Amino acid sequence: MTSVDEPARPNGRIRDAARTQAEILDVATKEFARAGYDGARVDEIAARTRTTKRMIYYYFGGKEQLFTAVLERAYGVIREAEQRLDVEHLDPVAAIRRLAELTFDHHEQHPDFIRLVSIENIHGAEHIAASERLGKIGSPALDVIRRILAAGQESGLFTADVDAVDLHAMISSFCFFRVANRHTFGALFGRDLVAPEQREHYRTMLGDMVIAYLTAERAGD
Amino acid sequence: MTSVDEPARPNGRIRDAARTQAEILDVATKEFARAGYDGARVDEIAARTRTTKRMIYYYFGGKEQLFTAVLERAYGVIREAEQRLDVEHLDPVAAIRRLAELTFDHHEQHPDFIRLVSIENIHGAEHIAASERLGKIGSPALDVIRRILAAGQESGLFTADVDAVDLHAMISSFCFFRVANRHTFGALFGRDLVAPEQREHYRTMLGDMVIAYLTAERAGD
DNA sequence: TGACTAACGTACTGGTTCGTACATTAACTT
DNA sequence: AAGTTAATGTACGAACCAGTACGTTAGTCA
Repeated sequence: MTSVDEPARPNGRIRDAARTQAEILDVATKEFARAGYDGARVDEIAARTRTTKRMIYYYFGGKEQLFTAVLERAYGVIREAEQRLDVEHLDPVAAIRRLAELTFDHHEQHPDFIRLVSIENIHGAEHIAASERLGKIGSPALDVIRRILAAGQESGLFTADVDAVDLHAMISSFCFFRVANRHTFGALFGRDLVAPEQREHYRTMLGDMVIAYLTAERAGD
Repeated sequence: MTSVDEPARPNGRIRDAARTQAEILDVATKEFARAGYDGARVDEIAARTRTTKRMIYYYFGGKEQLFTAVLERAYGVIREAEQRLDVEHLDPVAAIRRLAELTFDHHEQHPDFIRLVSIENIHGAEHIAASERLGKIGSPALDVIRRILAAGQESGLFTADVDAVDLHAMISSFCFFRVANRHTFGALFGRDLVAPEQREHYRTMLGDMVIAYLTAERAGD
């Protein structure tokens, strides 16, 4: 999330457009993730930066565009992470398991991103739709999955036709739910899905689930 | 969701506390689900009822308590549905599959409930925590799962120790994600997870996934 | 039938919050 | 060194919105 904290130049009053914008985005990300779109306060964001509210409107235009910019950067981070994916040297089963684990780790490490996605869904993904950058962002992970799946099916390890997008949805579901719904789930079932001591358990469970699905004898085939 | 639409008494001006309260809850559910907690407008809720804002404060106390009441009723509905669960006459494999399908159906049929849960999670489940009714609501479905799991394990159909809460999380994850994140997922991957023509596909996929997980030979056992 | 109370309506307020008009200064260009 | 523009700060306004003070009517019961 390209955090901004240069060692504080001698006199903090130096002008630096890029730094100011990045700092606004950092703070805005936290504020939107904390309180949702309507709950977030532009004044609060401004107060937590070294600049003023005026700058938010100067650089981003308004609250709505600021939120869009926050989303664009957040999605950019995961796309970068997906581009660093390096699992194709493994055999298909190990590769998918590793991919699931990396997805699991990424979700756990970026709860703010999860919250932003939840918030964006509450608003019907209207900001993504309005964003040119996000419209055709594509997913590097999807290509990776596609290739592993093809290899696994060719070698006979994986049973029949499983779609890459569907598998991605399956893996993401569990990772997302675990982080996004941990509060209500914890309150209702008395179990903290993100408790550190349960981490390995759920990480393994996800891998087992996905591999079991991919390698099971399907009735209809 | 116990909708209120009595055949409109002769003169609509008749006093009926229960009806007024139910109507407020109906409208509030939609408004909160539409716009989130902070995005929801008390004036808007009032305008869409046959009563006034005064009544919302008269009966519920405030916006916060109204949202809590909305959650309480929404969770009550799913608890009722879970109590009507009737799958234990089936063999364990069929019972779990049926349970997954019913969960799938219920999520699809109650998108507003899904949105409310998302919203409540954004706010750290603070309303559930503050609610006496919701604190110890329990889940009838959990008991059902527990019994099916025990039967399946005893008969050797299911491999070793799978926890009921974990299985519930696994099933819910997929159902929840599909509905809750359909907007961002659709925008980013160009696939509508809730498109009617894909419904059977995903319903089957969920069942296959859960059964595959439960019946797979686990490496470590 | 009169009194009492639960149920309801109107009109308003005080604070909040997004957004902007106006003023200013740092840095770069020539 | 002067001019130009990008970058920044201050102060304010107008709309919005949760919540309430005050007044009224319907139904109930003695």
